[in-house]
Amino acid sequence: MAISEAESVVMEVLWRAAPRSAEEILAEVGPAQDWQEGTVKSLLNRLLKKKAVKAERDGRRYLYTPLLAREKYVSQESKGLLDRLFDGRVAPLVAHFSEQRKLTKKDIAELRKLLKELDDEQH
Amino acid sequence: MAISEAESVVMEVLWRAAPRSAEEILAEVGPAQDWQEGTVKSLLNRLLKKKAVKAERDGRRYLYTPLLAREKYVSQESKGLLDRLFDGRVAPLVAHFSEQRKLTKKDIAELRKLLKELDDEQH
DNA sequence: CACCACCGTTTACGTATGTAAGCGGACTCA
DNA sequence: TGAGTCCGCTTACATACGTAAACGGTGGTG
Repeated sequence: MAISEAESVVMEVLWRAAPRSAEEILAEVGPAQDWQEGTVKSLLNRLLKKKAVKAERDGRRYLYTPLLAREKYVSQESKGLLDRLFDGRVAPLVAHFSEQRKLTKKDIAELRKLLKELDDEQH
Repeated sequence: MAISEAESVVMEVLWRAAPRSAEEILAEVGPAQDWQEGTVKSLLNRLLKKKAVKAERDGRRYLYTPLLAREKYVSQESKGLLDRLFDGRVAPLVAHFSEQRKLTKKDIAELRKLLKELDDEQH
């Protein structure tokens, strides 16, 4: 089953640092999301069911650790978008942003560098 | 409200050609999705409520036309993904695909061309 | 004019999601 | 040892979504 939007917020916290307790997660995410404790706990339980995180006992509480790697999640999501909207290819997506004038100087510089590296690798 | 996955399939049909009747939409999408007629009708009604399409009478039936431009939808979806996963910037996304070896020759060639064009524009 | 076919609208229903309150067991402190 | 506290687990509830059946009006046909 897919990781939902709200669940992914919890995952992001765990990807930044793990293991973490529910309380720590709430502390990090609560202010921005305005969530109650019960909300975080529910999300953690759903993530457990989905095997996206594991829990290990630490005294009276649990510490949660991601089982799903961020890298993998990012790949799935990105591929999904690309397939749905850009015929599965990267260039049209970049072209789209370019047309929308959404490429920053920094983006352009980094893309140049990236292509150069790919070029160097070639030989 | 957001356009759902199933709804976007109907939108894609209408973006390819519009206006179209429910029947025509079903004909184009039914085989691939294995949907019944009622399903397409529900999706169209939800899209109407969301103001993503409009309907105009054509004799005893309606013809549906997108109100939401594909360009705009694509922008929203892409920006959403970028913001959620790549800190809102394009280069890291491309880098991700590069690391995953998901850039095709064609992608690379097109990216090169794109950058060159941006460069030319500059002067 | 009565009936059927066609097409949109209404209703349905199970699951997912966002958001959380309530329950119950274990640990602690008086 | 009885009461309070902390924490996970269970339950709740409204909305969204996927999927579709049932209903109802309108125009054509015999």
